[in-house]
Amino acid sequence: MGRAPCCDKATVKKGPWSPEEDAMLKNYIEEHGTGGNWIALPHKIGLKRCGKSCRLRWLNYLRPNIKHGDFTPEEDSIICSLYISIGSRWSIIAAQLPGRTDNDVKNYWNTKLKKRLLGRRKDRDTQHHRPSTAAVASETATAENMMNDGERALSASAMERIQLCMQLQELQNPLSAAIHNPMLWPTSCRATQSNNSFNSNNSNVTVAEQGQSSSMNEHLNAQLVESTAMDGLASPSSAENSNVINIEAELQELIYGQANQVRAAEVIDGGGMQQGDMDWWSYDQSKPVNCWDFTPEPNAVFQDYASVYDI
DNA sequence: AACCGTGCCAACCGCACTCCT
DNA sequence: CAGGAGTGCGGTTGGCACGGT
Repeated sequence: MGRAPCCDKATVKKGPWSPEEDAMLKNYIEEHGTGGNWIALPHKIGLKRCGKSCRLRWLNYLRPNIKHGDFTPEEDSIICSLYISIGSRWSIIAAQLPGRTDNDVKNYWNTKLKKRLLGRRKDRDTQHHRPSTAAVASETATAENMMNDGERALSASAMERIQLCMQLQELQNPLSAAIHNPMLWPTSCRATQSNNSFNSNNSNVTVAEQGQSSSMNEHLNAQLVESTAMDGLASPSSAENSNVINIEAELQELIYGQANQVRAAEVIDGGGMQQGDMDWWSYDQSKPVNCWDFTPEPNAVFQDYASVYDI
């Protein structure tokens, strides 16, 4: 037995909003507010619209300070970074982009960013230009045996590795794994965390939660090692670091067309943070644009995210 | 000029969650 | 505690615009 519909679908109007409807809704909300009840709102105004439709129209279009139009490179970076960290939680991602709505971000990802990613991957594969690391080469060689020419190697692509990471996150804990596991953060955040200690800045994180996250990290990393080993990747001894770092480097190349394997190799070999860690999403290596730097606090993004979920 | 394919985005749908009684 | 009502969210769809043939 399904739940009752929120409104009478036979009487409500659907489809695009007219300027008159927009004006009625905007004027009423600006004057009276939503009243905490979207279902009743259209009846009060005299709109033949579903309450949910009114809410959506207000949030996505009529609300003040809504920003439409092209996304900036900084916004691109934030979207990509957060997508890697937390997946398709568009409302959370949009919350980090002032004036942007979840619908906007979602559409932008689906129509532009994702294609840019896959497009570059395809272009690069067509040119037989492959990452130089042995791990990725080994991985793609395995995958290519199973793929046709057009879609080849996608199972081994950064996209799917991201998916793997996210699936593992969700297995463990859909929210806190991404927050507490620095392995899943952009390197710039890991650098920030190492300096500022994300957990220590967040008084809401309990000792029990920290302990949980620690064991969770071990379990998650173990699964990463196991999964990468099954997938024919590099040896487990380096998988924990190199896997994530390679994803980052590959994504940068995929999105912006700038290979960064040298830096990844340096980090792997050196085993520590390098200067390049701070700009893995930047457009121009000579003019780094760190996606986390434009916020007043470098880790404010995750603090905001944590606060939303009362972590 | 007409048709077709593609991209884009606003809006819808339905599920899951929260709140309230 | 249970159940209903309202809300939030992410996935999907419909339709318009535009470019190519």
